[in-house]
Amino acid sequence: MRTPTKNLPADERKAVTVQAVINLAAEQNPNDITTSAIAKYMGLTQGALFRHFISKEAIWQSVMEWVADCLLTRVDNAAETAPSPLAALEAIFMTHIDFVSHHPGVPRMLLAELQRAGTTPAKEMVQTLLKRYEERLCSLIEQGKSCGELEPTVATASAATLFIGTIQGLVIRSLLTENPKKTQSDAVAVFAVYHRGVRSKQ
Amino acid sequence: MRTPTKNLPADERKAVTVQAVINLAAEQNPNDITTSAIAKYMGLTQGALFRHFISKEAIWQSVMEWVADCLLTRVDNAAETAPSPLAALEAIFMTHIDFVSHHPGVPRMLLAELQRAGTTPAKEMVQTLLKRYEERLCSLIEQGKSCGELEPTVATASAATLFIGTIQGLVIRSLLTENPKKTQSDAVAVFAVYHRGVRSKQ
DNA sequence: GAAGATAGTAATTAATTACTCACTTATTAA
DNA sequence: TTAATAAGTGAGTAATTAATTACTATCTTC
Repeated sequence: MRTPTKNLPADERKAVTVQAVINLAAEQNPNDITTSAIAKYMGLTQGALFRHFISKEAIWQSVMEWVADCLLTRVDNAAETAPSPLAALEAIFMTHIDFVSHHPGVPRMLLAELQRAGTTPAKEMVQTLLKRYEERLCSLIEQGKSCGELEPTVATASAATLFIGTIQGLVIRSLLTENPKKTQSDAVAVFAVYHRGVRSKQ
Repeated sequence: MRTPTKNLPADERKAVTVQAVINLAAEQNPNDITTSAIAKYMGLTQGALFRHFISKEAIWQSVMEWVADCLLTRVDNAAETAPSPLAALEAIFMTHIDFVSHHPGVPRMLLAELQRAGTTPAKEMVQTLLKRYEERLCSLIEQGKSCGELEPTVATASAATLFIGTIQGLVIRSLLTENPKKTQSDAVAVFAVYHRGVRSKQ
């Protein structure tokens, strides 16, 4: 539909497919995205998809790989350019919100995947993503404690959980409002409260 | 399966059905719960369900009504018995975590419903629930500010969003770990950080 | 420009699913 | 006891969906 280009090389077709799924997920329940819908969105027949992916599950796995790569790269970039651990946390927070604001389908895909029973390759990918994300957060929080920016009595793991939860809360809210601008201004105010919760007393 | 009782009066059959769905949702993707699975769980044939519910959507709506009633009642009870606004917030937090720990299917149903495209009766029910929940929180936060327990410069709406987000974060985490005990001990520590974020300086 | 490889088509298939309905069984009230 | 109402059965249906496959079109490279 959106990209009428045909006869794409396999790599590009895979990449286009991943984006198609994410775009579709922005507007409908990820569980209801059919292979026909994906193909139609790309201007292909349904069968063509299975030239590039062995199964629907394989498509989902590719989507999650893209999300994990993309998000962790952004997180690392944001952390690197920040002048202090606390500034890094804020930068990560904002870049995360920015990312999901521009790709509303992403959190929807993640949530849908986490709801799956048992373990799928895609779900394992999400779990790995969350684990790595948390590791980075914990590391920054420890650094912040060391340099006196963060309150040392605050439990590191809890602060990390709250950080992620704070984002989740904003995401869930955006599932309802579907207003990216509003979500981003909310984000600033909500992070301020989180900030108060973890910073050292001065 | 679990409740072999047959020929239940309509009201009871409806109530049992709602619980069946919530129990099933604890162990599988709510989107994948079929009417056959529900009937099998209750020891009925699939067709029997449609004696009591006009459609599957009507079942989901009933589930959400039960959840909304149950949760808001608990929230109100928790708030009433607490000696102060801040204590009320903590009591609500804990009763909420307790509730979803005992009914792991509930947050899964809620999340699944929020992901739906467009508006369904069940989704509207969830939105109403969240709105009412938030109203109660905002009211308590304002009261807390008035009595000097909470920091007056903290934005009320943001504090409420963070409160709900904090719970969401714990819930998402429990989707992965599936360990109710762990979730509840996490909850105490995470609330402590939230607490620091909103309380007045003393 | 021909040959081989790659990408896409279109029709089909088997499985699943929500829902229907004619009929049977159980419960209740007169 | 009997009649009427309510609850449940079980076989069926139409629609949807992921995956398969024989065939065709397009691109690349020697």
